[in-house]
Amino acid sequence: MKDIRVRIAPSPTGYLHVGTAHTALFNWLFAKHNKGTFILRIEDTDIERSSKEYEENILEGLNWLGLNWDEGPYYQTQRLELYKKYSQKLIDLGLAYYCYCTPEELEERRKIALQEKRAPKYDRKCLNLTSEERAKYEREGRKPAIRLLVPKGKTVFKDIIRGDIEFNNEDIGDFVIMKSDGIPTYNFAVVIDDYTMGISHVIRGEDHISNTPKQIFIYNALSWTPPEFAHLPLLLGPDRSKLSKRHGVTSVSEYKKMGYLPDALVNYLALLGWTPQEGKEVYTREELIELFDLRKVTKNPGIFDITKLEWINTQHIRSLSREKLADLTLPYLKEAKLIKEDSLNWEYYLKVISLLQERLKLLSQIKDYGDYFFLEELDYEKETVKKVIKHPEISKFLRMLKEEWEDLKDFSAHELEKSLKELSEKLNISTGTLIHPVRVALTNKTIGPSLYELIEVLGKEKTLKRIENFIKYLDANF
RNA sequence: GGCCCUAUCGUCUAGAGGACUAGGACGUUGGGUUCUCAACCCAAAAACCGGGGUUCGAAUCCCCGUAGGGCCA
Repeated sequence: MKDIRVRIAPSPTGYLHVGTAHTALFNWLFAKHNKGTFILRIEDTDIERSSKEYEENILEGLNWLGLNWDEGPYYQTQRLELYKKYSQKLIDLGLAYYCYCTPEELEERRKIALQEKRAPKYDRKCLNLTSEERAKYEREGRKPAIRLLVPKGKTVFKDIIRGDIEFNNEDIGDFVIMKSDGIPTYNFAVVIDDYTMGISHVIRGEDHISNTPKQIFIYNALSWTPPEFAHLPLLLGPDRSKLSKRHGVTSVSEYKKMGYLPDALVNYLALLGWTPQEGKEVYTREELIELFDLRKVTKNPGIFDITKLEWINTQHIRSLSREKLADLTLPYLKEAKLIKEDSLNWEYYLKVISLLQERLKLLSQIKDYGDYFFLEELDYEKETVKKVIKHPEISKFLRMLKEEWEDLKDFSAHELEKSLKELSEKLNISTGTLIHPVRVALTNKTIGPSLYELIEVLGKEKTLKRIENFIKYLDANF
C-alpha cells in the first residue's frame, strides 16, 4: 500500500474558519491514524485578497489546535513555473488551447445563451484558431488564457464517504486552467500540487464535489492517476446555510479568546460528522486518533451548536490538573488587571482554582467568578445586597458573627461552619439568614463556591475587613 | 436556470431488511440533594419528510415527489 499523504490547503483570504479547522482536523486524524503525512499548503494565488496577517492567523490557529503539519507550508505563488510548465505540456499534447476571448465577449455570449435557454458553457470559439487569427489577436495586444479541452463521455469517481458519483461531461464547458495573467485557476493548481506533492487522499468539504470531475479531466490529460477522494459534510449555521460570519463567531482565534480549550474544540469538531463506536462524548486527542475511521463519516451536513461545544469545554476543563488550569486561566486575570505581574501568590492561586474548577465553562470566566479573590475592596451593588438581607436586624447579627470569628483561632472551613451554626441557633434564625449576606459581603455575588471553603482560602484578615465594610454599607444604605 | 449532494427527536447522532415499544448525548422541563450557583442523582417530553413500490417483513433497498444545501455561471 502506498504512503498516506494528505493536505489542508487554506487560502489566506480570511482568519482561520472553524469549517477549515474541521477539514484540517479530519485530514490530520486520518494521517495520524494511518501513520501518514499531513501537509500544509497555502493557496495564495488570489493576490488581491490574500494577506500575511490572515496567513499568520491560520498558522497560529492550526498550531493552537495542535494540528501540527509534517510538511510545508508550501506556497502556490512560489510554484508558478510549475503550472506554466504543465499547461504548456497540455497545449503541446493538443489537450488544451489558447483562448483570446475577453470577459466582456464571454459575458455577452453567456447572456445570449441564457436567453435562448441553452446552458451557458464555453462555445469553443477559440478551439481551432488559425495562426493568422492568433497573430491578429496578439497584435491587438490580447493575452490568451488557456482552456482545457473537455473530453466527451461520462466521468465517475468513487468517494470514500458517498460512493460512486457520476457526471455527464457535456454539462461541463472547456474551463480556463491558466488565466491571461499567467496565474493558474483553482482547479488546475490543485491538481498540479496534489499530484506533485504525492497526495494519496484528497479529503475536503462537500462544496468541492462539483470541482472533482474537472480535476479528474486534468489528471487524465496528463496521464496521472487521480488520488482517492472523500468529501466531508459541510458545517452549517442554525439557519442551515453554510456557516459564515453572520451566524456569529466563526474564527478559531475568537474561540481561543473566549476561553475554549483546543482539546475541546477538537473534540467537538471531530464529533460533527463522525461518531466513534464507543458512544462516549468526551475524548482525548489520542483516543480520537486511535478510533478515527473515514468510512464512518456521515453524509449529511451538521449545524454548529455552540451549546454542546460549551458542555464539552466544561468537561475538558474539569479533567485538567489544577496546575494546568491555573496556567491557562492566568492570562485572563492579567488581562482583566486583577493580578499584578509579579505579586502573585501561586499557592493561593491554586486554592482558588480548586474552588472554581468545576464551575468554569470557559477559561475566561475565571475573572467573573473569582474576581473577589484578587480585589482589595468590593463595591457593593444595592440590587444584589437587597436580595440577601431578609432580616431587619441583620446588621447586628453580622457584627456578632464578626466578633465570634475574631476570636476564632483556627480559621478553617470546619470551625467557621461550627461557629456560624452555633450563632444562628442562639439567635433562633436559619443559617441561610447569615450565610447569604456573608457571601455578598465577601464576594459581592449571590453565587459561588461553598461559603466556608471560600473563607478559608480568602483568609481571616480580608474576611473580617469585608464584613466590617459591609456592615457600614448596610448602616448607610438600608 | 443546469448539475451534484443530502434527508431519524430542537441539535449531534446510533441504526448495514426481522433484536425498534427507534437507543445515546447536548439542550429543555419537572423532581431530589444543597448555604447560593454549578455539579450530581432521578424522571419526562421529543424524531424515522411525503407517496408509491420490492419483500412474509422496510428507518434501512428501488422509484417519484418535496425540502434543504452546494457548485457553476
